[in-house]
Amino acid sequence: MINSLRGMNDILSDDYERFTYFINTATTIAQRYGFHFIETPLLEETALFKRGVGESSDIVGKEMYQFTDKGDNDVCLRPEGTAGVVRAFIQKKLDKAGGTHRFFYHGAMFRYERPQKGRLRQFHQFGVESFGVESVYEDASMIMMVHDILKACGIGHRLQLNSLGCSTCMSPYRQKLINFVKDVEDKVCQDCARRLQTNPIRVLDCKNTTCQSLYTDAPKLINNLCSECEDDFANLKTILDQNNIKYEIDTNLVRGLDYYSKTAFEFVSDNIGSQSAIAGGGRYDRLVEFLDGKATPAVGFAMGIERLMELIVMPEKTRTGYYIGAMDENALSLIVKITHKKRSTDKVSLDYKAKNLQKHLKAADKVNAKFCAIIGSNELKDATIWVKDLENKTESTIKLEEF
RNA sequence: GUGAGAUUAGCUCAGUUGGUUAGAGCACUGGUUUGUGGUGCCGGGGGUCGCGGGUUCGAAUCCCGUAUCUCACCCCA
Repeated sequence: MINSLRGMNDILSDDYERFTYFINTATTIAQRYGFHFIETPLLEETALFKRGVGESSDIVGKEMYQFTDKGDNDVCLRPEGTAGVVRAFIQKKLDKAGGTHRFFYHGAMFRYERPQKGRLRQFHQFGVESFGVESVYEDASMIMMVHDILKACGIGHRLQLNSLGCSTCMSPYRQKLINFVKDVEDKVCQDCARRLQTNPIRVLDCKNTTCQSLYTDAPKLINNLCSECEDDFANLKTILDQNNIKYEIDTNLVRGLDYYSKTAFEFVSDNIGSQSAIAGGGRYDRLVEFLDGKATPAVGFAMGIERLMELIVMPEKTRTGYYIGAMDENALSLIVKITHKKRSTDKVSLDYKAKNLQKHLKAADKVNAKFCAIIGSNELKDATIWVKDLENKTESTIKLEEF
């Protein structure tokens, strides 16, 4: 027997219902915010992610499905969605066109990780990207959208917020931090020693408890923002307060993708185990330029659909459509014909065998039909059909042409 | 990538110190109450016990390997 590859799941039945329910809900809300759907390829040039997401990130550094195709191109399955959307944005010359462009997408992402609950090798994200808006109101609007989507799905959560600063405040801060960590360099973990060379900011994110205690007094980026970033962050908090969106400031929140600047946020759930991040995003004003486009401010987020599926509160199922059956073999060809006609407007389940009424009612109940319509020998004689409303328990026999 | 624990019917799980034809509930399916369901009664099908080796007269049970899942680390959605 051939099984699916490790960390790659099939989505069907109840899971599929949850999956599509989430996508439909999120799509509706994204459209209300003025976003348009974009589909980008699953396969892209490796350079896109190396340059876009950053080689120092784990995602690009060690988790990509990378290979050489038959045309000798260095390609990989996308590990995240933003880089591809930005590539498309630049390729369609929307950076030069100016104005604002807002997109949402959903689809499979691939990361070669060790699977566990809430962590798959092929997983699905729903994400949005907004280009051309510098205002922090757009950042707030992103957070509100995530908030709305989670609320619509009945998902409880906590919002963690930080500001990563811009290039103006970042480089002096980076130096400050490096100096601080250098003083304790011999005590930090191996990862941190490496991070000091590659991406010093990430040491703040270290889960090692000794490292954390060493960094208690480390300079915080949030206290070293330039005046513009400081104002933006203050404004963001005010906007969220005014809209009753609760948040926690997490000064150690550093997004795993290198392209983020200024606003960074993460929505977490306490109910799905250690893989607790259900949505994450922030501003990435420099990415378009990194990928050879015209400098364009941008902000976005992504949500992990599989993780959300565990938390979604599905609406109660209601009875819909018809179940049609025959109690007389001579009525079989007739019910096939009626079913075909009825299916132009309604969902219809059909039983191909003649059975007694009890069997049909049971079957109709099982497929959750609202109406059970039956033709037996009596109905066949009079050209009528017996219809029972399974919800209200009312029944009547009507003429076939009125059905 | 590191550590630990699981894997028996479609699902959830029993299986007693290794010992005859491996069980239950639910699900599926058939009959029945002679045309009224979601909550009757009686029956039936379905498992080479994850896979591959080994120990043994004999392995679901003990040992080794392997795959997958789960949990934690790590990382992140």
